[in-house]
Amino acid sequence: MGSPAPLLDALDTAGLRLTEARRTVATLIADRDGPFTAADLLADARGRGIDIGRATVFRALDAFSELHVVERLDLPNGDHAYVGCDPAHHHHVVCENCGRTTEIDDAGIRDIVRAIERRTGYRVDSHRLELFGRCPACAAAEPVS
Amino acid sequence: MGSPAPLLDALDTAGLRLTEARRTVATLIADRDGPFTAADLLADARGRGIDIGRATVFRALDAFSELHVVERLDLPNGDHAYVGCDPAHHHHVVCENCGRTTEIDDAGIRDIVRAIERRTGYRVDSHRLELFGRCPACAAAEPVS
DNA sequence: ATTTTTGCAAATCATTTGCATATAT
DNA sequence: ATATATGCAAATGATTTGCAAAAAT
Repeated sequence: MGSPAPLLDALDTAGLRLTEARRTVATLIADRDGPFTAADLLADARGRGIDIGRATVFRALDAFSELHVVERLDLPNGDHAYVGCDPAHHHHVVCENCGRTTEIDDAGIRDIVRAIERRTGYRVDSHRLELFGRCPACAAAEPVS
Repeated sequence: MGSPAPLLDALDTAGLRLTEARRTVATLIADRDGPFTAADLLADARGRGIDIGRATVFRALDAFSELHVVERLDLPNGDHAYVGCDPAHHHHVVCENCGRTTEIDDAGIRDIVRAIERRTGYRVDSHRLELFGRCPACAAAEPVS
């Protein structure tokens, strides 16, 4: 349902070629909602009768990741997944029940990172914050805690 | 150099058996400093002339992870690694140069998580924060940024 | 005694690679 | 034209599995 345009724009801006395969992957990603795996996209493609190479999907995912329009998540169970995302936002809350994903803004993390640098003496170049739980709908559906 | 005792205690407390293999893995972990992979431990073992099965190492690592005395990290390059850690602490700063690891306390993350819950409506059950950069020594060794 | 763990080797799974061909610029 | 990207099939590499034997309770 989403639009693949931001993904394609990112490619264009980066000087990468707008190939048919990449358009396809961008569309598949845009049509996804929660986190997905490379295998999911492959399956989606086949489901639509589109023929695309496995390696190509991985390569496209890599490209999009580097452009920060897709992020690679590590789920608590150890699985890897990707999510399409706004290049400015880098953190997500993932619903462990339905897979829904919501981007979160900096929310004060920047300050925390600074505090940690001060406290540990490390220079922090990058960080990764992932939150897992229940989205509002799923939380409501299972009253107890 | 570290002591395997906390690891073994955790097993004991959890009612898991204190086997020779698990003692070995605990010792190998205690003797490690930065993050390590399962393959590292295997190599360490062989280097000491200890014979232990690959699967056993993975199983021990799983057990320790579940007991929160070892944490599984996902490095920025996509690799997986483990680190021994205090069960109360769940975040690390990792030096991307020398591999050194430092545990960090809650540092206000709890508040941020709460703020995010309020803002998104999600109920957050768990989170993962990983920071990457340079430890003091490595940062000093490479003046530029 | 009984249950849990081990160790092996084979199986699985995701991801990557080499290379010739096709495509975007 | 020329550099880049694709697709395949094979290679890789980490992690898991089944199952009988071994060890811990």
